[in-house]
Amino acid sequence: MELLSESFATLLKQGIEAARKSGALPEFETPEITVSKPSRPNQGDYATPIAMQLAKSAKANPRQIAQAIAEHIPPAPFLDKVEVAGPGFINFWLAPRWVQEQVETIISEGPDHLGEVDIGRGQKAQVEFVSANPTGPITVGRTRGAVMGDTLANMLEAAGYRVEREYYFNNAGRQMELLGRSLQARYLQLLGRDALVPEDGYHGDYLRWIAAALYAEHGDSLADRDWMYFKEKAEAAIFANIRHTLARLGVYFDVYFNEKSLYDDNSVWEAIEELKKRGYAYEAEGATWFKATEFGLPKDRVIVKSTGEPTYIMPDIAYHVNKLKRGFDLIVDIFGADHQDSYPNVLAGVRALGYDPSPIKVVIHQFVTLVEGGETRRMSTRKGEFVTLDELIDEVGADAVRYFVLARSPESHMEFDLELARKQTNENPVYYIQNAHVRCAGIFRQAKERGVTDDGADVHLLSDPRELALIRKMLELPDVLAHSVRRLEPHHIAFYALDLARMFHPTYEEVRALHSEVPPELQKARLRFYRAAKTVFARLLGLMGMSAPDFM
RNA sequence: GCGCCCGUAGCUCAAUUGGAUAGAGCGUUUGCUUGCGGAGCAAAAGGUCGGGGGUUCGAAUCCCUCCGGGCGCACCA
Repeated sequence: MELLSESFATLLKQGIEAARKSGALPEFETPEITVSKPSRPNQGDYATPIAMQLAKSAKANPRQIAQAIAEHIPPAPFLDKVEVAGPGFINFWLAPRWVQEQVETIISEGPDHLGEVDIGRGQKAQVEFVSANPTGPITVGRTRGAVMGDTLANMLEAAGYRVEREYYFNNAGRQMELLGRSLQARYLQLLGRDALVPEDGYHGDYLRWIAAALYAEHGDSLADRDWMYFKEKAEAAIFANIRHTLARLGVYFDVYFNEKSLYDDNSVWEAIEELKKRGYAYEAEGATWFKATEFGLPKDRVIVKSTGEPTYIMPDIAYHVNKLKRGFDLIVDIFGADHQDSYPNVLAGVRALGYDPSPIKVVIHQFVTLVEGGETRRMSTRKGEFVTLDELIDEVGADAVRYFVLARSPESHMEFDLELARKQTNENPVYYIQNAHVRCAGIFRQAKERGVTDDGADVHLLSDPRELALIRKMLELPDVLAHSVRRLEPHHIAFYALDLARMFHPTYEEVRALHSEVPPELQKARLRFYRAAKTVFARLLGLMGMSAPDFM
């Protein structure tokens, strides 16, 4: 498919150049040309405000500039007409014949590759997300990062990047010791011993299950094992659980990166030494500090505690240097709002070490609130409340979890409506979109029974305005992908899919393919059209990591 | 107190990052349809874009200020 906004931008560049050569326009600096979809149908299929932006530097009135450009736009197969409107907008209309023919393009690209755009040009990209330490089951708080990260990775792949999905974790340190001691206590309790879970340890039921499993397998033979043993057992069981939960959402990783390896290969200490050598670290109050203020940040940070241990920020810096050294052209970090203050320090640290942090892009998302029947459900550990992602999936299903979380811009403080997510009606956008795919599949089941096929269909027979409008909407897919990838905002595709479904269902109701009054040739053409629609819905659902059912 | 994010229709949210008359769904109201490709179709009402000021051809979007909410502000990760 064609990236239409870019095709129009190219046309405009050529138009401006031609207008200059002919003397219709003076010389001036050309800004970046933006082409967008106007909100009203009488304003064309695509439009640009470029003439207004040029008005100052070209020292002319925007309508005259627009007129001059419009007259010099070269012809193109997809272009029907050009018009100057309003204060100086240039509006474009797509050629109907070309639009009809795109049905074939869509079908030939197929549901796995449709709409691919080559923005990445084969560059290496990494998306790091979830990255929860193995101290307990994944909570709903991580849902957003999991879905956003995975979908963004899908979209980057569609945009021509070679993508790696990475999970960063730490299985060392005080929290993990507490975890080990907590499990040890649960195990000893099963033996009837008088053991207590540490006050600041982990009190969740999941450690009881793990302890019970250990007891079932080993009886009381582990009574003399130390906390390290239990830590390893807890970690293994919890990680298995986390992977299982994420797999239910269709989320998988290529690399699990252990923070500990940054100590093993000494890169944390090397980074600290390097900061000192470069004059960005100093000793004070018994600790070592990083001069974050030199990089415009509000205050300096401790990087080595008075106990001699590095703080968490140091391995984070070393980790990002490690990522840069691995040669990624684009490094995406997906963080929750609780990290919004720490990442600038990490980026400053990377810069202080002499690396260019510009490939690193940080996406911060706000938190999710679960809402049921107008009431907020608190995410406490109290019995009967949702806390884990597993429970949320049990409750509403993986597709609904993915769609609901995806259908919000990252910066919104989203509310997850459990009641709506459970509904199996068109009120629920998940079913509304999937139902579009189901209905397309249904048409082909029906066609098969009647012995009708779309072989040799002539798409030029498609003339219903609703059909043509829907095809034009389908043609936006590459632009939606490009826009989402450039801004690292996966939510646009969720809204696009819903918009498309809203156009689809009325068309499906009104524009019948297999009705007895529809001439056979037109039946073929319409079947072809519905095949294209099915392809687009399958592609969108696939990018969002959702299933594309044939039945519901 | 300081920093980051948010505030758009009754509710949940968009708005291609400074463009044309701010858009959807749900809910409400009104018709149609409910004999066949399950959960349908059409229309209407609903807005001081939190308040105020500024920047310019043009602001929901940028700047200042006030109000309200979220998250952070550790020698915890």
